[in-house]
Amino acid sequence: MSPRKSAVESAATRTRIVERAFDLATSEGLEGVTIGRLAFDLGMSKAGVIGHFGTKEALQLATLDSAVERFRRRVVDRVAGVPAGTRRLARAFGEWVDSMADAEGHAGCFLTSVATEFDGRPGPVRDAVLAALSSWSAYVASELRTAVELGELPVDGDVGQLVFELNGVALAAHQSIQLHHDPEAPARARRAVVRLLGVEVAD
Amino acid sequence: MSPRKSAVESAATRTRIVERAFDLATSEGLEGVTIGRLAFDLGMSKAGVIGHFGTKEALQLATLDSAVERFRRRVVDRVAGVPAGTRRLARAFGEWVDSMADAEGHAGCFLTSVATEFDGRPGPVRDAVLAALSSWSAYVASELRTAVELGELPVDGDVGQLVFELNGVALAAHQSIQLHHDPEAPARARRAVVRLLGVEVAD
DNA sequence: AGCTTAACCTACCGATCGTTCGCTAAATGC
DNA sequence: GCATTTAGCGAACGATCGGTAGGTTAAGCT
Repeated sequence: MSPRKSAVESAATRTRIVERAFDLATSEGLEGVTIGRLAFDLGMSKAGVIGHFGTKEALQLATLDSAVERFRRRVVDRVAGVPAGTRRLARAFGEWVDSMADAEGHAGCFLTSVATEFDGRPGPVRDAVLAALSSWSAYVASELRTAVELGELPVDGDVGQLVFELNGVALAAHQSIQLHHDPEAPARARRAVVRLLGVEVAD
Repeated sequence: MSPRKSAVESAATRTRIVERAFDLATSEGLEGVTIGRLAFDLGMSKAGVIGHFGTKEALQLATLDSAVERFRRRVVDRVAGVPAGTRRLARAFGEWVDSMADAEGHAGCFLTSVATEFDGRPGPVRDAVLAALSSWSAYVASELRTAVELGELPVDGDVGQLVFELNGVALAAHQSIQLHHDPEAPARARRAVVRLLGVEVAD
């Protein structure tokens, strides 16, 4: 039925698997993604699927990597041209929240969901999630310090506290969108970010 | 090995099952709770466990009910004596965050975790989670309106926006505690609530 | 052309999943 | 005291889990 594939097509198959796993995990959770389900959806055998990764955990880590990469491209890269500090940060959170509301490609939702799913299960997946979130927090903190240097934020402010509260806004947006399907969530999140950073956002 | 039980002891067994399921679900997720695991931990047979509920979904709903009841007792009931408005609300969020940080009985964490776990899976469990969170949001909104009437909050404020942001603070606390094990999380959450409600909390 | 590599298949493994069955025996109702 | 109810057990069910073995076939190198 299916002819053998060349090396480059093999990489394409691997990508297809990871992308399907990403979509499935967004609704079913990363642990809920099943080799058999992936195989069925992609029209291939379980062995063909798992052969690309070796173990399910490796597949989960690959899916996570893909999600982190998606997030980077969708959020961080998009605001690289915006002036550093509060403006860049406000735009970044705006992009993040927008990506959650999009039907496809809600990497923010994905990472947030997986973070909650694995927060109580030690192991490589949890470690990878932690690393990704820490990297994001470091990015936010870095921009905040730049904002302080630029005089956009008071020097006596607590950067860690702001990171905490900004993260809370994103989490609230995630829950409002995923659970309540509240169409006002992005606007609410934007308003909260504006209040925290003291900047108006011109999208 | 195990003698037969009377009707009241049967109810006690049911409670034991639900409590164990609650503990397991807090770390493994509600879907990750297994009849076999419950049976093993409680020293009984799988049939004996499932016999009290009929289906796993019914067990999940019972566990959820138990968690909601726990939350009510731990948070809402405890602040019933506090003057209504911002003071009661600040104390309520303080209790919630404290309950997350406690080793035992983190119902806040439980409901938050399950909300994320089932936000993409339609069904009775999702519906029950939604009802519980909606009930909590209604409580918060009600206290906020009382605060406006008392003159503690400006009349032109957006109650829905405040509910959104307060919820975000709790979610941030949950993630900081569960994932980062950050001991500063409760203090950060308290500070954020104070800033949102404009009240000092005297615990 | 010949050889190696590897992508993918079918078929199967042991384990575990939720659930059902028939049974025993204690508690309860009359 | 006798009949009914029911909590819980042991055993088994079909399905599915992640993973493996071995074979087939195409791609790529020499």
